[in-house]
Amino acid sequence: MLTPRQELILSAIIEDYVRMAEPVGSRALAKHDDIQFSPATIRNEMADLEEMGYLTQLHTSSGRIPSQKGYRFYVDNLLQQQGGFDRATGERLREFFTSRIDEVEKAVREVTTVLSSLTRQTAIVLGPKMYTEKVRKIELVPLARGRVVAILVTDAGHVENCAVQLSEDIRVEDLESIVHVLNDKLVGVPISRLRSNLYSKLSEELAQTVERFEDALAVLNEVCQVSQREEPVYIGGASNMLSQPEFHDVEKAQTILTLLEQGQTVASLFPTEGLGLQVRIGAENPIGALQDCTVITTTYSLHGRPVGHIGVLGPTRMDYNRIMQILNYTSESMTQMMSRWIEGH
Amino acid sequence: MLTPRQELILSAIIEDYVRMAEPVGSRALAKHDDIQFSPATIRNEMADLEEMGYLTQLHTSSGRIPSQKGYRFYVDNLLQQQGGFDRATGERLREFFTSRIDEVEKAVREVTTVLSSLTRQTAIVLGPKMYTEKVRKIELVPLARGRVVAILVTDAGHVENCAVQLSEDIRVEDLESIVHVLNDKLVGVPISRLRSNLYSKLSEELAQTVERFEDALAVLNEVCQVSQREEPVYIGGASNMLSQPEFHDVEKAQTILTLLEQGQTVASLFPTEGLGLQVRIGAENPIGALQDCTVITTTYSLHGRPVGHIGVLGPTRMDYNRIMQILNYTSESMTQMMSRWIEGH
DNA sequence: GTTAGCACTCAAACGAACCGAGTGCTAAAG
DNA sequence: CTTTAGCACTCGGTTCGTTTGAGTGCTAAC
Repeated sequence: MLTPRQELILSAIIEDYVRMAEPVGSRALAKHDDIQFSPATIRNEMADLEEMGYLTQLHTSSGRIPSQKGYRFYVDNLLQQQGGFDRATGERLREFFTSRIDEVEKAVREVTTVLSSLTRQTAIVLGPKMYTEKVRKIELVPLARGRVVAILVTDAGHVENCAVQLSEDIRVEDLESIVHVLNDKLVGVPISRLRSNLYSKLSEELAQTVERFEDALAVLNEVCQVSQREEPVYIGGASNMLSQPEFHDVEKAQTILTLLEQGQTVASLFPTEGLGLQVRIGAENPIGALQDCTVITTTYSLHGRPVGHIGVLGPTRMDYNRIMQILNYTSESMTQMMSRWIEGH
Repeated sequence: MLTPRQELILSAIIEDYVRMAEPVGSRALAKHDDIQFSPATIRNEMADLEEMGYLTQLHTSSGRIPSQKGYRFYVDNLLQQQGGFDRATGERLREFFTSRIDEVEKAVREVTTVLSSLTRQTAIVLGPKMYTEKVRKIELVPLARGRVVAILVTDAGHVENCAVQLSEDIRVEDLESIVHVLNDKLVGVPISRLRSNLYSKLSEELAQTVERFEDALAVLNEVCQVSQREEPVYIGGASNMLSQPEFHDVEKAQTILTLLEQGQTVASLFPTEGLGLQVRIGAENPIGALQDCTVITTTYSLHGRPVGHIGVLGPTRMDYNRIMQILNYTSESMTQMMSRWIEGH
């Protein structure tokens, strides 16, 4: 639909604008190396591009800035994954992923720092969900007066725990028998099936076989609850927002920072389906407050299935190419890392 | 050193300034209910107070604002813990602490939300440290190829875990014997003594008695490491900063928000000794960037010993009385809560 | 010791003038 | 038919002087 020259100009405008954060005019564009036309020609093309909706003007005598549609076209058609990121960036990423991190949770937590400092935007990571993992072991540790800690370990080495209040007069042997039965029935079962049908079936069975069945039920109940915990949300570099000129308006900045404090809301930024890179520009986001923001997301996987999300949030004026590359690399590295630690069953 | 009238005026100025966030002049003060003097008199007193360093002026023809010294005097001498906080605040706090929260960690995490929304400032909580707790149980769960999850449970129901890499050919029986020995030696030992002398002593002993002593050492090592983990830092309502007029300057706001993203730095805000309420005004803070901020902190305890910190961070212009009361109440409630869950051995 | 009166100060708000980056249009050149 | 040079026009941002008003310090009277 666009002539090659128009595409060239649109590209140049976006790249300039991303760098300088200011409306770009025809003269500035004409100075670009790969643009050989006079300002007047460029003005004509820009007028056309604006008419088609790819550019906008803040006021009659200002330069043009890309519209949401402009960014979309750019991301979809003009971004031919040119080259990798710069040397230093690659260095930093490689260093992080080859450093001696030995735990999934730690890696997931710290990757936000790397991502946000590399992109100078806000990085968001949704911790791996246990959904596809299987029960490896259930443990009960008595504390005092019927107070017990229930611990659930998955085959991926994930540990969750919670407190359970049982009958005050419960004995150690009772606990042992409960643990025994639960492990017997549940080891190897995928977390995803813990709640649904299995729960009701198993609770019936317990009622018939186990002596202290009320307590056993309580434990089973808590274990199931704990296994359904929503995955943790990690956010890094939220303060980077403030260095973006678009958020020099404190009101806007506050709206977004407040939003980032609600884990629930943040989690909803990630698409529920589809894997691989996804870019949501401005109003494409599910959340109204993010009209002027872009969220780029991708997933990381275990055993071929996506188990977590990583993303970068920033103003629509962001370096799409670079950030997408960084996210791609990070996604792959995390996937590798996971599979290295959590080897097949 | 100050006449009663000067104290009255200083109090009034601070309270006005805290409410309105604008320099207060003599005429505005004269309208106060409990001030019966004419503006001229007040001007004279204000000039004296300024000379003594309790007030400052932004420019010759502006009203006065309290200096750091002024706030300090106010907090030390003029704040006679008048009445409790307002009804709604008490309501909210009571509701939170009587709600069915059943885990220390959850309570600690969520109290930041309540605190920050009540104070409209940034709330910081340092999770309970395990320092005084005792080892209740150590557990090893094998995953695959020598990869093992080590789990440490304390008598307070605290669970920490980490991954350990052992010899690939290790057998389940080896693990069992390691667990057995470790539990034998370590159950009942206070976390605080795990690292120091005990560690070296025990490692010698292990070397002599256990078969797979290298692996046993690895486990012991990790367990000790994990027990020394710095307590978690929870922050709530950092975005509240931005609604304070003193942080309408984006630069300042960013400095502080960036600072809040470094857990290490945040932890250093809390005094290492002394318990009970502590107020640090402006430059009294250890961190230079907090020149214009006040940090009010207190502790919460278990078995009479402080195990964690709670605090509120905001501009020096804050409602000292109210926030101190809220922190006091919160501190007491958390202490009660802890002792209710974690009953004496 | 307290207060009324008054001259003085100074930040903030207002507005006119100016500047300049940038546009759209027209007409000439290729 | 496309490209470009020229030119009038637009409009946000800056500068600079003026005005306004809240607030002070000082002095003299109560």
